[in-house]
Amino acid sequence: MSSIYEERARVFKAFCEENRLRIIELLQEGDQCACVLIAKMGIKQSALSYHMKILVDSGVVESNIVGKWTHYHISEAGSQYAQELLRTMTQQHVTPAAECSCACEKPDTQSIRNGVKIHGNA
Amino acid sequence: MSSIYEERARVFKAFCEENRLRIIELLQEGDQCACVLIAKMGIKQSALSYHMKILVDSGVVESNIVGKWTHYHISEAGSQYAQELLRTMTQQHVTPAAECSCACEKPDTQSIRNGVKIHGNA
DNA sequence: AAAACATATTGACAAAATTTGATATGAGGA
DNA sequence: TCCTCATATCAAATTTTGTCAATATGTTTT
Repeated sequence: MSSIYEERARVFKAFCEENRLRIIELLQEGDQCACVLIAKMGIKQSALSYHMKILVDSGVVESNIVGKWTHYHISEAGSQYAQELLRTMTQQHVTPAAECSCACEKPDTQSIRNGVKIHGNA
Repeated sequence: MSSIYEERARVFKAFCEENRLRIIELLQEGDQCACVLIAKMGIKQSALSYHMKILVDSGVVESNIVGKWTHYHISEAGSQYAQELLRTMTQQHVTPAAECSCACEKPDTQSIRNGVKIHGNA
């Protein structure tokens, strides 16, 4: 059993490593087979295989085996799922930006607010 | 100097670790100060500080210091930037899905195409 | 100024991710 | 069937991340 956080992390693991970002960029040009990706990336065959597994597990890339070759391409559905997930994960659940109602403020709310805006960078 | 891939990876590092996903979820409820996050997360102070640094570096979270407290909130601009980045990164640069024009197909294209669809899962 | 407090930083360690070389698997061609 | 080729998997080495305890920094309170 995997937590919801584990599942979400799996999606974004695709985008948090440089080699995988380069692979995704290559796939933007269309379907590519493993042998071409190895050549373009300049990495070992087993390393590519490792990264492709992570990419496919994320849902962002799909593979299809044609004879002895494996072809990879960006999954339209997987990409849109990731985009939607990112949107909902960063969406505020409250109006603009509620102030922190934390305990640390309670002891002496006065001094904290003394002419100092809670939000904003100044 | 950091590569474009390094910069992009930095953004999505925010979303590829479970603790950070939980922190982001907590921030969806609005501004939170570090002391509250420590309590809710059940992690050590230095661990929280470590994760918050990564989150702030990603641009997805902003911090503001109010006296001795540090407050964190989701950055509207940072989130939208991440969403936009994700969208452009997964966008096909070619019509639907071009077939691989790789060298490995060239030797004997015939046999590969023999009644087998290149794309599609069957 | 001294004490108390919140957070950041550091160094040591543990755990997870990545790379590499070797080998296994599975498919096509001889 | 045997050989060759493409990719996957494995085990070991290496690198990167994440955690913890201790300490530093900077702020408020007294």
